[in-house]
Amino acid sequence: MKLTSKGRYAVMALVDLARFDNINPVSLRDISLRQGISLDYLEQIFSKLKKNEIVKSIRGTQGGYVLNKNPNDIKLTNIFHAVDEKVKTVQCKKESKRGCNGKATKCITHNLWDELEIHINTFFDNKSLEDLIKNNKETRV
Amino acid sequence: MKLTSKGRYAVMALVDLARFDNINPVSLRDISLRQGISLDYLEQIFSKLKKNEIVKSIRGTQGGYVLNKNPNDIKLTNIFHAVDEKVKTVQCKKESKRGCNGKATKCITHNLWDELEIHINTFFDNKSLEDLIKNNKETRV
DNA sequence: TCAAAACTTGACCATTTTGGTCAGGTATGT
DNA sequence: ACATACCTGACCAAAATGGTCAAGTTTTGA
Repeated sequence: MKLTSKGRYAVMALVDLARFDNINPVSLRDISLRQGISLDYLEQIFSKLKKNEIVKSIRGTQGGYVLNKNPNDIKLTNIFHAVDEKVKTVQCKKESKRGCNGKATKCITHNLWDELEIHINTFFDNKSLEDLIKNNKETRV
Repeated sequence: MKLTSKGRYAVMALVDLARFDNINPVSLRDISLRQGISLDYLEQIFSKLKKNEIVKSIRGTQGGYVLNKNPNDIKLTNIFHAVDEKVKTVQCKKESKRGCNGKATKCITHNLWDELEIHINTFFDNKSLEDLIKNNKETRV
């Protein structure tokens, strides 16, 4: 059970972005240098963030990326969803409340995995980019 | 972020085992049939569960596996730990509170990942095999 | 006693996912 | 026109996943 680096990088990059956002567009090159993430890889990630309307792009010299929403309205859920970082505990479909592994009954631990998924997603739903920026400012000293 | 089938199977098998345990040792063959898990794979899993003293083995005809502890003392944490299903959110070492990616400072989202790990592990620490058996009995009707 | 049931061990392997790189673009400000 | 920065998609190596296969050893019941 681990977080992929795509999800982790996306959050790191957005926190970085949010800190400089209000002045100018932030170029991926800068984020790449500051966070130590490959520029090529960042481009893949931001392409998805853009499709999901989390950021806007500004082309040309002095261009870069800008947040497309209030940091308070960007939850971890949104970010992870954008880069296909999803929480998966079961293979059996949720909808089919019966018949998990081709069997007639629900698998005996089905409820458990559902609970777990909800538990994790709750965390993601409640945490916003705003929270992270605040927290970061405090810790920076 | 997903649960591996090794962890899932381990829990499923143990719940199954716990339900028949008090009468006789339960053979992997039976569990395999009931839960639809490959016998060979189950053997790998139970070998680890045994090393971690979660189950005991009884060889020979009519042999099988038996719980080695009270179901209430077997937490999900123990099971997952036994089969190497660990929660991993960061690569940077926890101990090195500074210098995450070869940088001088902690990575800006370090605290977040720590929080997340704790959040998930809390769930695992609190859930025991006993809870799952109860839950299962209730749902069976 | 001997065969069958069941545990034991470890090598092996195909497929998928991960975590990127590389090579080209295209748009735009100066 | 040129540098900067976004944009797109192909490609790839390595690791993890989810097993299978083979060859035992131990114990019991007939």
